[in-house]
Amino acid sequence: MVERIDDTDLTALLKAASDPTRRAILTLLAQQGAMRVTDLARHFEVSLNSVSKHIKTLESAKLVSRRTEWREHLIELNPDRLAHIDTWFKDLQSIWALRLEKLEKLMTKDDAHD
Amino acid sequence: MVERIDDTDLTALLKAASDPTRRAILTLLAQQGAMRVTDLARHFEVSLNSVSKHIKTLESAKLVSRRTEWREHLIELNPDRLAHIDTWFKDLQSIWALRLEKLEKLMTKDDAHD
DNA sequence: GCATTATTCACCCTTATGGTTGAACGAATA
DNA sequence: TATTCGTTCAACCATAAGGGTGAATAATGC
Repeated sequence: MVERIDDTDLTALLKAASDPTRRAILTLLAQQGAMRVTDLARHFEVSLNSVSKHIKTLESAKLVSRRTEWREHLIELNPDRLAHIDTWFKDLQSIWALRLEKLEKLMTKDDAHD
Repeated sequence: MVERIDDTDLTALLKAASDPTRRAILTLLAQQGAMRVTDLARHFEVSLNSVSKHIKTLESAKLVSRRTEWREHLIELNPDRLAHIDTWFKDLQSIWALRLEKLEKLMTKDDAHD
């Protein structure tokens, strides 16, 4: 069986990022900094409740964090968390590169029987 | 409304990458190069059919491609497609960086009324 | 033609997901 | 205290998603 490590975190991260509305929220937060739920919701056609749910998803993936000031919930981006996605991507790329390297070595000695 | 460009492609890409089994398939392909559906399925506990479905998802996200030789379907990774995810991530990061830059400028002239 | 191999297709089931509406709650304010 | 504001909670609905089994298809080998 393939190494099914602790990738539940990465799964949550990618799942959260896979919804267009949620990505738009992340973009808004990146552009404007911390925003209230209501202000975020104003930018979308979906209901406030729907946006609230999306924020909860982003929150449990730790892509955003919430700072409750008085009755206002300030949502802000956790830019460092995005790097985790990048790490996965880079790991996969290096695995790929490594294989190509090995393959090349085999080619040079013309011993390439699979 | 936020710029909801043509991100259906990115959505498919991230959705495809958000499943652990599919990510494991991608890792296997990166490690071993092109593999048959059956050989891929051997690495997982889920049924062959389930793996076949996952491959179809990866295929429609263009993360893998299929080369049918005789009755065998060789699945291989499309490493360039992974770069799209990285592009999204980098874009978001630069938006973030840009905002911080602007913010810093504002701070220097102490004119920061939101 | 029949069996075998490799893979998909067609269903079915269960759970997750994204959306809605309406009630509830907590805090400020009149 | 009643009202308004900001937000979540609780149902509910429709659809998608992941998983399974069994039949179908396609190609090879006897």
